[in-house]
Amino acid sequence: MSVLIARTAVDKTLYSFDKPFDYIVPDFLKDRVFKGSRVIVPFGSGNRKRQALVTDLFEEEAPSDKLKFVYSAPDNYPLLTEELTSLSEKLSQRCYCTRFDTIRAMLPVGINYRISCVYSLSDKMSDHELSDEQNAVLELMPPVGKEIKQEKLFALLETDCETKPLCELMSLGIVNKQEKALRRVRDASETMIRLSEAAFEVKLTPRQQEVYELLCSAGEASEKELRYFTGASKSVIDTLVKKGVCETFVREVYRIPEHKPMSKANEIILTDEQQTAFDKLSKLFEAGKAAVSLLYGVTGAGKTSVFMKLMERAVRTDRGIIVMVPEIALTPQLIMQFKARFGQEVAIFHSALSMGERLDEWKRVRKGKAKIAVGTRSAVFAPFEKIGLIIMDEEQESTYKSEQNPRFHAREVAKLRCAYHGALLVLSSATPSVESYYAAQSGKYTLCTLKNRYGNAVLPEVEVADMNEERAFGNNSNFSNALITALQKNLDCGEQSIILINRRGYNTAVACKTCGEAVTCPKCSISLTYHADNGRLMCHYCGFSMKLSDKCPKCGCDELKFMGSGTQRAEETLSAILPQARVLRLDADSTLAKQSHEIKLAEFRSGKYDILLGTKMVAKGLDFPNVTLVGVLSADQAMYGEDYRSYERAFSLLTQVAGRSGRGDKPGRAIIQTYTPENPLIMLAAKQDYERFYESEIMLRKAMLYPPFSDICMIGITSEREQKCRECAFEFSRRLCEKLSSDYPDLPIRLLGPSPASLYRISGRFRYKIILKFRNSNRFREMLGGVLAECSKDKTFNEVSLFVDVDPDSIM
DNA sequence: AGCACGCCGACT
DNA sequence: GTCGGCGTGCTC
Repeated sequence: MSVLIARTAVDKTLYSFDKPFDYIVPDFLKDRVFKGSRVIVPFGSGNRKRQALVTDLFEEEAPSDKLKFVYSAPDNYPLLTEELTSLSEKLSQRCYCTRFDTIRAMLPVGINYRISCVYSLSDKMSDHELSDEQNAVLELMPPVGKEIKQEKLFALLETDCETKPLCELMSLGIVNKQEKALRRVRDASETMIRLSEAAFEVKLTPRQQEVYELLCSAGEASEKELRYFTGASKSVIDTLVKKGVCETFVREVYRIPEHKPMSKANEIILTDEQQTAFDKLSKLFEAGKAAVSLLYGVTGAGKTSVFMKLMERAVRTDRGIIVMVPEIALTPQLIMQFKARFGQEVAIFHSALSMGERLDEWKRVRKGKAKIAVGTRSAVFAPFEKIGLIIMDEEQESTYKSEQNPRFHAREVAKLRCAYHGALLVLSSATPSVESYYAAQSGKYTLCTLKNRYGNAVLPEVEVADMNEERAFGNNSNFSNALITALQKNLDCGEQSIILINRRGYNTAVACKTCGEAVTCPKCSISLTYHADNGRLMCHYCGFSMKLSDKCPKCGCDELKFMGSGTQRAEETLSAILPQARVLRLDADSTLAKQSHEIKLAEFRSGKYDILLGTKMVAKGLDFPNVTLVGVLSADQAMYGEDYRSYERAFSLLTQVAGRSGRGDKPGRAIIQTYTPENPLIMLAAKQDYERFYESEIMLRKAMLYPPFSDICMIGITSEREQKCRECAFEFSRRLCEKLSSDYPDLPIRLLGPSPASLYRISGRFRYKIILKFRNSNRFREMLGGVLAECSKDKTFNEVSLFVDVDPDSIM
């Protein structure tokens, strides 16, 4: 007698013991359990219930007597496709995380939480012989046509999951189960909950913990939803607010307008250059073989029109399309265009959607009701059965790299998916990553180039303002004379300007006038930033905050000075110089809710403001025809980061922000202020000369053996105990070298470190790093995975956490 | 991580 | 003689 075995990936395992776990599928679940299905299984000696995902299903004659039984299968369809199921395996090997970590990344957040289910009696008569237990369940059911909520039925059955007789009744079709429709009409505004900026360390009850975790993964949620998905009562949330763990705010209900009934989107007319690019891409698409293409075009060249047209071609097939954008909150116009053009075919993967809506959109894709998924990084996992085309807009953006648990790069995932489906991947950018451009140059990717701006627009004229000279002539403000004159002129003729402050945070550091010591965070090795909004000194890493006192905490002296220049400071200066200008300030870490950015930007577009002032978010993707001047207050900070991508990022930022200027009929200009005008990077950015920048950068990469000439990964070692952290970093490195020389002498590897992270301490944890340059291969992954598992098992590594970040966005 | 098993000291 | 400390080992 053979037995059906489900091989699963179990949730909440540790990396060191994550492996496939086999369970017997009981007969009553046989028609509900497939590859890709979610199941609930008993795990560990206490047989605690865990979620798991079935990665394999097979018959076995004589199974081991250790095997336990699958408890239940909560969904009536497999959540993941075959492709995604096997991708999760591959990805966990590449990201050095557990298999369920990658599976979780593929599922919408809401799916892990309570979904309101109802049961009802089927109206068709049944002539089945029923067991006593089954009849007992039927006794509890309401009459035909009425529903009973899951919680209520479970309470009556004195169970917390679907019992065997209930499952049997469902497979017989006598009882139906439905997920209650999530869509509800919502009020014009609603109470939202998010984590407090200053997260205190408070003991939480299990209920509170659940709410807390949901907030961690969802960012923010409406109170209704929070209760809906966690089952917590209002009082649980109230207590959390009281404890200072989270806070409430009011949000206007945001709705993506249903596909506008207004006139159909116009036909896309391509220029000759665009047409050539389109022809090339559509040929690749039609070939139906896995391919990557780099669509490289100057800012304002109309790359969007090209891939939009390509989508029109692709949507006529039966295969899905994925479009990724770096930051969806900044591209509402693009989303509208997609909706207008493709209507209900579009599903949006948007962090500002409610969890219910996100779940709905995900299901529309899963069930084949939408053929286009548009969204940020997570959209790369859109659960299509077949994929024909994946588009990544602004492919060099760092938002495509996940910085937490499955530390994947959406570009790499996209390549794997395209390889599986024989699909075309289009990477689009004005300043491609050096890796991608190299691949295009060497013929690995097909290169499509757009050299000219669309319509009458020409590239902006860029000037460099030498701030040393300004200082020498007695100008001590952050605005050069050239910039002030230009702003004034723009103001006079009713044109708009954008000013970029290339600086993290939006305020200033505080230091003591006597001892010169900057006020630092007690838990992190970083100076605190002054926020005028709440009069507090805050840490951007751990959320610590303290009231600004007038005494230096170190020496007690009572004179403190403010240093640096944040956006707020710049706004003050600006209104002093140009009092009549209407200035809109926009900060990346502004406390404003996401939606108000959109509203503010719409107001700017409509001419309600003259000047838009902000951090790097003002540089991205915005298209304002009336902007003819862009100023960069200080181009220097960004360039002198310590990792090998700093130059690339700085170049991209400067080019992008300059590209905001002169997108309409009027020509634009840009002024870049710097203390190092002789730096070649500044000159190349001023000329918008990507090719020459690339030439110099690629030589550097080659000489230093950085990507694309080598793969790179970072091993992070962190601990609250400084000594332990250091020791373990060296112990890890020792074991790595040992393993290499004994078992893997053939692997080409260069090891750098261990060395203290440049931010040595964050949230009370000390940090060390090891950098590896290597050639990625199965054998390498097996080696590193082995060392990682051994170390995390070992008790000398108690109180120490380890992680591996392949192709890190920045070196910590 | 949890949780059980197991082997030594302080208590009814 | 038993309750409970946390060291060690396993998770199908």
